[in-house]
Amino acid sequence: METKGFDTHDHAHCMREGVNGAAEHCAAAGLQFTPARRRALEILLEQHRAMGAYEVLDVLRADGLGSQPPVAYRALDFLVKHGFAHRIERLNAFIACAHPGSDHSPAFLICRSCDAVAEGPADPEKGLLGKAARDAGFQIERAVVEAVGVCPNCADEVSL
Amino acid sequence: METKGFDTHDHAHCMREGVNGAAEHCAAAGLQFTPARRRALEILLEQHRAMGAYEVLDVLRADGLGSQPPVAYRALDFLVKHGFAHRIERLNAFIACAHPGSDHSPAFLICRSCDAVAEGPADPEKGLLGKAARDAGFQIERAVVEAVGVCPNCADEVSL
DNA sequence: TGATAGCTGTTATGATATAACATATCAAGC
DNA sequence: GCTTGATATGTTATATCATAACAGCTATCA
Repeated sequence: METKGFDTHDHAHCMREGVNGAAEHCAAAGLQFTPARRRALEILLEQHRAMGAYEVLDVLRADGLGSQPPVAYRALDFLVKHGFAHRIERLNAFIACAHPGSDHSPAFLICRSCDAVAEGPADPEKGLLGKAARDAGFQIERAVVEAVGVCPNCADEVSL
Repeated sequence: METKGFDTHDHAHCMREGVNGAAEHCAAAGLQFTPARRRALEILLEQHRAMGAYEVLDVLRADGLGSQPPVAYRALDFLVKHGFAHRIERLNAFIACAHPGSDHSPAFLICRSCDAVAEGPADPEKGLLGKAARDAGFQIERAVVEAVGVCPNCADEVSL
C-alpha cells in the first residue's frame, strides 16, 4: 500500500485499472493507444503524483520511447484531452485521473508543503459562478478548481 | 467607456479607485507602495486585461522603473500577495483585482477566443469540494477557480 | 499506388520564472 | 552619530516549461 492523494490504497490494482481502462476506452473510441502514450500513463500512475513534463520525459527517455520535449508533451496532451490525466496549472504538472471514464470536472487539493495532489469532486457552476456566467452570457466549457492548503500528512510539520 | 470583463464601464474611474484604494490600504497596513509597485498596478488597471509578466516589464522598462524580469515579478508578487491583483494560472498572466479591499476568493471566466478575463464570485468550498476536504483532513487556505469558455463578444465568431 | 491522416523524431527556439548576490534605503535603538 | 535589521532594488545568470516547424514513418483505403 502506498499513498494516493492522502490515503493508502492498493496501488498495483489502480495501475492495472487505469491502463486497462484507457486501453479499452481508446479501442472503443478508435483512438491509438500507442507505446509512448501508454507508457506516459503508466508513469503517471506509478508515481501517483503530479509530475512535470520533463520528469515524465526523463522516464520515457530511459525507456527508449523518445528523448525530446515534444514527445512528452504530445503524449501528455493526448492523455489530458481524452480524460486519462489532468493538468495542474498551479504546478505546471500532470497527474493521472483518479476517476477515469466518468465524465467529471476535476477539482484538486494541492498541499503547499509536499505538493501532494488529491482529486476531489466539484459541482462546477451550480453556485455563484454559474449564475454570474449565465448573467454575463458566458458559456462555460470547462472549469478547473485548484485549492491550495495543507494535507493531513504535513499538518504537523507546517507552521502557518 | 472601454471593456471590463465583457461589459463597458467608466475606465478612468476604476483606475483612480484602484490605485487610490491600494495606496490607502498600504498606508494603513504599513506596506510600502513604491513607484514600481504603483506603476505595475497602474499598468494592469490601464489595460484591464490579463498581462504576462514580461508585458508588464516592457512598460516598466519604458518608464525607467527596471529592466530585468525580477523587477516585474517582485512587483506583481506584491500586488497578488496583498490582493490588489490576481494571477491567472491558466494564462501565466496577471490581472488587477476587480474587487480590491473585499476579502474574496476569486473565480475567473476566461474566454478561449480572445483571452478576456472577467472576475466573478465564488463560493469557495461550500460545496462538494469543501466537504471532501474536511473529510480528508485537508485545510484549504486558498482556492482558485478558472472557467474556460466563450465570452459573449466572441460567441458569434467561434465555432465549437 | 498514391492520397490522406495521424503519429513520431529532431532541431531550434520561445516564453516563463527564479537563484544568488550586491547595493541602497530607512527607521529603531544604543 | 553609528550600528543593526528589515525591506526594497539592480543585475547577472540560469533554470524551467512549452511549442513551432519540418521531415519521415505507418496504416488505411479508394
